[in-house]
Amino acid sequence: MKLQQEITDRIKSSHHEILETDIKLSRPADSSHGDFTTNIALVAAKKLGKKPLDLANELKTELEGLEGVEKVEIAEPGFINFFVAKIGLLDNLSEILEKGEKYGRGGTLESKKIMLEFADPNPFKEFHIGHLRNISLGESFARLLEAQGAQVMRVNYQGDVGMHVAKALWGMRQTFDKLQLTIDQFKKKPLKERIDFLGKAYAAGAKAYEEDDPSTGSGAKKEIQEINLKVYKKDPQIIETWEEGKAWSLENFEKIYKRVGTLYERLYFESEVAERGKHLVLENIEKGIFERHEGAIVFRGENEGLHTRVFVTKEDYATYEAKDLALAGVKYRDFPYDRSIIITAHEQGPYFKVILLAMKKIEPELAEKTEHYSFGFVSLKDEKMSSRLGNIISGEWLLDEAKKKIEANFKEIEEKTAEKVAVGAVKYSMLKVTKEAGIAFSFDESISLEGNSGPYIQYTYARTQSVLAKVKSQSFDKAQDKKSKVKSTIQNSKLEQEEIEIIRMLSKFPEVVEEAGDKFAPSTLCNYLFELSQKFNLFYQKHKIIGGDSEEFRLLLTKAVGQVIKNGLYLLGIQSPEKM
RNA sequence: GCCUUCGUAGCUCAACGGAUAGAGCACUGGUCUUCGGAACCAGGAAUGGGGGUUCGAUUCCUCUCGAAGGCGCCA
Repeated sequence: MKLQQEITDRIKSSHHEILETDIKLSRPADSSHGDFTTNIALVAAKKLGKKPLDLANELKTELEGLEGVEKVEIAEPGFINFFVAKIGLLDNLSEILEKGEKYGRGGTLESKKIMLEFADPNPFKEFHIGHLRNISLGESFARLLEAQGAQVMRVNYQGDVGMHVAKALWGMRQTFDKLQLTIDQFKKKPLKERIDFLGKAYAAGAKAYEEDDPSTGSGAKKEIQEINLKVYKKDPQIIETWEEGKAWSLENFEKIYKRVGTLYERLYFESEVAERGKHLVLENIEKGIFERHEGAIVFRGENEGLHTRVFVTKEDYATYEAKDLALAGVKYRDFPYDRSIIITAHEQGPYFKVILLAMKKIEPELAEKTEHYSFGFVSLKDEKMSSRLGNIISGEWLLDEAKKKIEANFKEIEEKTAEKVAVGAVKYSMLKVTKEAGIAFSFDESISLEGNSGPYIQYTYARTQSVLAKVKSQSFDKAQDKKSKVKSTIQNSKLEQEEIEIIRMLSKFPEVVEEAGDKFAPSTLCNYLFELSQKFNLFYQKHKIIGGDSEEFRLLLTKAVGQVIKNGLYLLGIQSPEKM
């Protein structure tokens, strides 16, 4: 980092004309192009009326003799490449070993308070693989932000009122009537059965609602709408069933959160912000922010390039939009944040644009702090996933199947480890692609145990630990206690190409972490860890660690690789088993 | 119809406007008297199509074809 600063400073001081131009120093993909590279000569050549190569050569003479730089090279058509001296690389290695689990953590978000809302499964509906992607992304993002020094409050906002709930309640009642059962009798059934029941009830309600023709049909639509209003009014006729169903769902969700390693500080519910949302809208009609139209209260987003949305229905209850508006204030009261981030699927993108525009007019200081990030849809490769059709893939099913696959392939594996690997495999599959991309999910292809997968990286970690364990209690352990010893061991080693590649890779880690946090891109970190693992495995294949002149150095290198993989996996929300 | 996003190898995905477009899976062939074979090595195969901007375009602009999502009483 320091070196990079020095290089840009030198360029600036030698050529004041290019001060205006942004000097970018980047990491070349190919290590034959050095440790750092800049295209400044290409960018600035025209402005200075020079040929790129000539300018590059001019700059090169200015840049000679920088401490820590072994050589500076010019490459066609005008790149300037910097090669860090061996001593610099080795300093990186001792830094990693010294910092340990703190390596990769920085302070650009020091003392910032960040509210992070993610997952948002709805009670009465299933926690499906889309939610699994959301919670994987959210947890990783939370950890990446924390690594930069932020204080993150993880929250979850759940739709416990609204039409989907009414549909489920309608379906539940049908079943109770048919089976002559009461809710009390149902309570005693195992959680899984109750959850399945809720899923089916919702599907039945949704189907009846959709297929009902108001003039000739069953009247289901009207019934469901009535149930919806009763829920808002906490009608005693429906409230017990509602409370039970909600509690079952939450119990189920809690199990999943625990399994994937997310601990929420606060669960928000739509029912607690509905009233406030409605008032917020009503208060702002006079100011002209909302208007009445055909009995409903709408916001005219179309006046500013967006689209119009209904905030309060003609039945006089708050829609999702009004509730979301109210939620911002409630969140701020609970945790006065610097930033408030909401993570949802892409389909909510246009919706949030409208909400944020409305919020900007009502509570501009909150709107300014609010950011919405979205990710691509998780669909099934071969068929369409739909809760109405009842063919959605539940998050828990996926975790269970992954675990079964692991236990079948590796018979002697411990149950606890299988669980860690299963969660790692599933999460990694959700994190390794850019969040923008949709995932066409297929169990066999997506939940991979080899190649670019969570288990491959976990395996590499276990491998490093296994090697280190072999030499425990020998000279290596004692050597670690003496920093000077480490340093001299490192500096006196001659380096193989594979070792240099690994050290270069290791020294990039803090930058990768920072970038992944800034851009909300855990996939960048996934790719990094995969590449690091590949490099280590190649090294492992070609060179013997234990025995030979380089033993101590190679053990230190192995230890550093293990440390970085562990730190990286942690930031993805994935555990690193010592053995597997 | 209008708006947004996306089209890269047989499949699933990478690539701050940068150097020879990278991986994984699948397929073919190879590595093991070695510390963990969930490993390693080698091989074939791709930027939907047409224009434009740029020293340089998968990336930016434009047209076209195709896909997904959104568009006043769902969340």
